[in-house]
Amino acid sequence: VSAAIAIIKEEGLGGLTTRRLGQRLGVQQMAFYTYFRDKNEILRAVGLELLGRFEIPQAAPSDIELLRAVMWEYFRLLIDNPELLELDPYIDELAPERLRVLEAIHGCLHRLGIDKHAAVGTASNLRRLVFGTASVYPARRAWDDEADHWAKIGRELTALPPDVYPHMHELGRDFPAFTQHQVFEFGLETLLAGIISGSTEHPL
Amino acid sequence: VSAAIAIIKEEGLGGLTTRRLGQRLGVQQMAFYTYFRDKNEILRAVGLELLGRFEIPQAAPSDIELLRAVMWEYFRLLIDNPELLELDPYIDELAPERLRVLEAIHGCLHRLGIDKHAAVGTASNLRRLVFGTASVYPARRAWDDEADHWAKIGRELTALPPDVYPHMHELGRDFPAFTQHQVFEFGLETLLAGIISGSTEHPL
DNA sequence: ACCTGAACACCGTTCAAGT
DNA sequence: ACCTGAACACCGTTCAAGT
Repeated sequence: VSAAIAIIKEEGLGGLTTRRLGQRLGVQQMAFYTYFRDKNEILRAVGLELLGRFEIPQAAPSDIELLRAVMWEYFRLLIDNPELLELDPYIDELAPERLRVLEAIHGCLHRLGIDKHAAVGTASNLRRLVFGTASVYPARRAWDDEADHWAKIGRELTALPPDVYPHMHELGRDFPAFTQHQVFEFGLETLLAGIISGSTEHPL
Repeated sequence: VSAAIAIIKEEGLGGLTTRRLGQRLGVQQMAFYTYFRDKNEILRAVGLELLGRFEIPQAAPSDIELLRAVMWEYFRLLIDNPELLELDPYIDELAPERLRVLEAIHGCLHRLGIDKHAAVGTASNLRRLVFGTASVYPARRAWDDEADHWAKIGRELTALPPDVYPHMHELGRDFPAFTQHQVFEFGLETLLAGIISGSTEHPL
């Protein structure tokens, strides 16, 4: 599994093949079929290992700050291990590696006085926001690295025909810069604020 | 492209191969290389076609309801065409098929009096929530279909050892049922409520 | 049990050859 | 230009054979 992870880190998930893995371990590709039924089982084992590395924050000044810290760690885990996005479906819903995280999240929500209905809804959407953010992150990585990327996007938007895209054209002027962390912070804080304000079914 | 989509609908994205596509069109696989540089260009064309099918709602009683309708349509598009999740990265950031959607969203936000900074943050996170929800949806599909699925999950949670997972164990009793649409509604409304309440940087 | 070697049915892509 | 056929370098997996 650690050899598989090493390959994934070097060449991505697509670079992980049984032949490549055997080559790394000085063995023929067929040797793995003694330990894993098929390649999917290898992928599941890798997914479990990566999710198991989630270091759940144990203490914080308040439950809302603890919940915030947990979600930031989840975000970081998926950014650092983007393969986990694709491997997550292989992981059982009740696997300990997953339950640990859910236990921490629902612990915070319970102590915050959130009822079960709102807790399930909130936990589900916090996860979806993290997954959605992580899934678009690879394409946005450059936005953080290149200092003038946002200015460039702004110029491209301003260059759009104002009669077809009036709002996108206008948006390009003084296009507000965001790091990907700031975007996530914006969404996370909005969802967390929804908890506190006591929204359940229809916040509006 | 329509033949490619037909194959994807029948057998998923993995079933789309140049040989399979050629077979369907009565032609050899190499024929495509006259029109597309490689398979990625076929995938991009498919992605553009699917995103282009986004029927953007044009009218609603209010701008917030129009925005809500647009996001629901986006959600539906991704649920009905889960391939789009994987194809989206192939689509250019400034492709007309994408700009149409952004123009509609930012139009609503502008008319709602949201400043540019909050508008970009909100639009980004609405998209991330839709993508995150759609990406976990395939694994959750059964939850909507099987009437007793939530009860079963509840029983499995209650069966967990209370000393290890106290909150998950407790959560299993009277486990609140959600359809996937209700989960999305919960998250969408929380983000929309964040707009109205005027949260920008730190809603908390 | 653990590992190998050959083979099979697939891929995307290159290349030379046709019309 | 448009399309073909053969070939290449890859896949995951099966199967029979070894220790």
